[in-house]
Amino acid sequence: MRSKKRTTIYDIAEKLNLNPSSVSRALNNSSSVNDATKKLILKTAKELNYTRNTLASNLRKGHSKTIGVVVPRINQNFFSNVIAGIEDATYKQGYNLIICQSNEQYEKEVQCVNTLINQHVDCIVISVSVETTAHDHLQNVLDHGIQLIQFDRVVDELETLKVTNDNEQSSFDAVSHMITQGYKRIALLEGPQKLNIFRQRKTGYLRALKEHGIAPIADLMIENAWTKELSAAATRQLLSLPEPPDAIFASTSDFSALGVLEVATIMQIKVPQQLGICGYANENFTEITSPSITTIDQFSFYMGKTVANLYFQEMENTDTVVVPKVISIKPKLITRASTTRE
Amino acid sequence: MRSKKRTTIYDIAEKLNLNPSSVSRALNNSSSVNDATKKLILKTAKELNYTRNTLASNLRKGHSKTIGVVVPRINQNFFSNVIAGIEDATYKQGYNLIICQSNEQYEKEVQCVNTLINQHVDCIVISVSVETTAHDHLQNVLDHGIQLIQFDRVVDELETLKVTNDNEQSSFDAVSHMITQGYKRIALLEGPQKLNIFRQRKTGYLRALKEHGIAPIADLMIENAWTKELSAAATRQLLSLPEPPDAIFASTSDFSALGVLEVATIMQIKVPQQLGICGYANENFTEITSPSITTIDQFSFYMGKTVANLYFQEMENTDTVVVPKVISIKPKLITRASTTRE
DNA sequence: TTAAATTCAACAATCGATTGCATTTTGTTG
DNA sequence: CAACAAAATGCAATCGATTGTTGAATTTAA
Repeated sequence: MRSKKRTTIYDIAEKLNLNPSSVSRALNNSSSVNDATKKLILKTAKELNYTRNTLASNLRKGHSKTIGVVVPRINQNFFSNVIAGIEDATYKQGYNLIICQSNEQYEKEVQCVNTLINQHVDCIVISVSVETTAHDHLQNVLDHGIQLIQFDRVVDELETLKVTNDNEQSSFDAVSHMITQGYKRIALLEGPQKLNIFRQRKTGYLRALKEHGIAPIADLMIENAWTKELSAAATRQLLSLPEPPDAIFASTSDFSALGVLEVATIMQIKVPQQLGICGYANENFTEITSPSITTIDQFSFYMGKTVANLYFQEMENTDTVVVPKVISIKPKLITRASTTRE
Repeated sequence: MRSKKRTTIYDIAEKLNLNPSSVSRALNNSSSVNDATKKLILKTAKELNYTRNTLASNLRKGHSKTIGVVVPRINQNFFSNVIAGIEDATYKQGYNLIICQSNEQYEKEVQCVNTLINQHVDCIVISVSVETTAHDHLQNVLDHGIQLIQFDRVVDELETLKVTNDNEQSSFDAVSHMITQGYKRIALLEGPQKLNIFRQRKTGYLRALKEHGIAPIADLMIENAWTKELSAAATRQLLSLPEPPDAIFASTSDFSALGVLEVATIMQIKVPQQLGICGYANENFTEITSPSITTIDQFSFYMGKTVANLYFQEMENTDTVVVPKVISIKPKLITRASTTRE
């Protein structure tokens, strides 16, 4: 299918024997064009089925009214909620969203970012991939004078606007809660420690143990258990220990927690009596497993809105100096059956 | 933060004492520019941190290499998977995606579509909202010579490219399966009949009953039970009937099926012995409820890829005549514990 | 009635990249 | 070394909308 020629302001101008500039002004509701002509132009525009060519307009105006978003995976609950939140806020301001997914690959992330730079987006919002350690590509965004906002998984070294969860605190809360419930040997399933969020969660875990006078045990901390399968394997390993844990904090995700639960069920270990389980992210299934799983809500939709609003707020700020601003959202522990023993 | 001036081909041309056209050609790897100069230009471009202004380029070229996607909700499993699929396929072709959500509202859907038309996207991919009955806004897309692809929830009257699920067949399969399992009084939870997908699912249900010589009973078909809550209410109503159903097909979604399961659990009705339950969409939680829920997989990611590839294929087609093409994907029944009685 | 002030529309440059055509440079051949 | 072909570069128009400036027409004030 070949697209037909679209009507432009020149077409309208020609038809009405006017200058394109007047048409443009009328369309932008400028006060320096006569009301009668304005009405006529608007009417003709409608007749000719005119729509503004945003490409041309943006080129002239020097901005694109577009925000680029890079996430590891679009179809992951947390991220799709954040995106929904961003969309909700930006839409009202007439902004568009270009969405890319890095698929957790550094190479693709770099490509995505570069494409967005080419597109001359006004702002790039990113949550980095697991593989990302270098950050030249992000520096590059800054070098192009494009606003950069990091969220959730952020590169600490880079001074940009950031919206994060207070992972350490929520992790601390979760572990403290488990201790209060009488669990004594709490294991930790860790995510890749490259990512700051997983480091923070570990810190929170350790702090909680320390504050309750419990010595951390190396054998109870398993690295890189960040998928359901890896967690299931880790759980088997943990439960076959001479002194197995009486609780497992799957700090990486609810999917991990699910893996733990499944193994426990198979091994006929009673949850929460013999084993407490806590996940992370408040996926909707955590409510309906049996037993339901204690987890942590990250307020993802709200997080998206916060990101967008941070941008708009920063926009209005005419100062040339960018003050790196970090907004930390405190996640909420949701206690459910999997850690509740009376 | 104010964005600094970005380097353009003019900057490069000036620095090298060349004409911008040569720079452009070099950057596009044209064969009509000397290899030495080309190398020099590329080197300088890198030095000056140049990136092409896609706005200008697209304006000149007359297309945007952008596809607009409008879905009811981004953060719904099915849709976010479709989007992921589209992204996966379009990315490889250097296309960008602009994502909008209609929030199931007709008004917002119209707005979204108009914004995308303004943006001069090359193609609009849409799954309409529940509220959508009129389709002037979609006709408008066509009138602007923009490719339009509908998926899943499509407006039948409009002759466009379409990628759909064979809802009738999958529904037929599901109900047939339940009949085979010995269920005799199968209730149907319907979605809003405005939407063709829900009408098709009802047709499939009726056809299955008919082919097995079962007369449909009006009391067992509940309209508009398309959320978890509405389905729970409908289930209570159904189960308090003098002759209650022995199975419920929640044709709208797995969330509906979940509502059914919860009510059954509360009422201490045994699933699948006393009541069979079948959902729709293969949400990840259906696997882990107890009992696990029989459902229908829609191959959402694959559907997204199909949509994108359909566009690219159509692109190459130079014919001016658009043959309305419909690709129907056959969903797959996934039988689980909730309908399996030996 | 005339000078001053408004109002409204036209003109032309601009945003940055692309591209058909013209011109210059380089290379080849007799 | 002239003559011509080929290669490389320059020129200028174009995509469509925006906007500062200029000038004509109209209105208001004096």
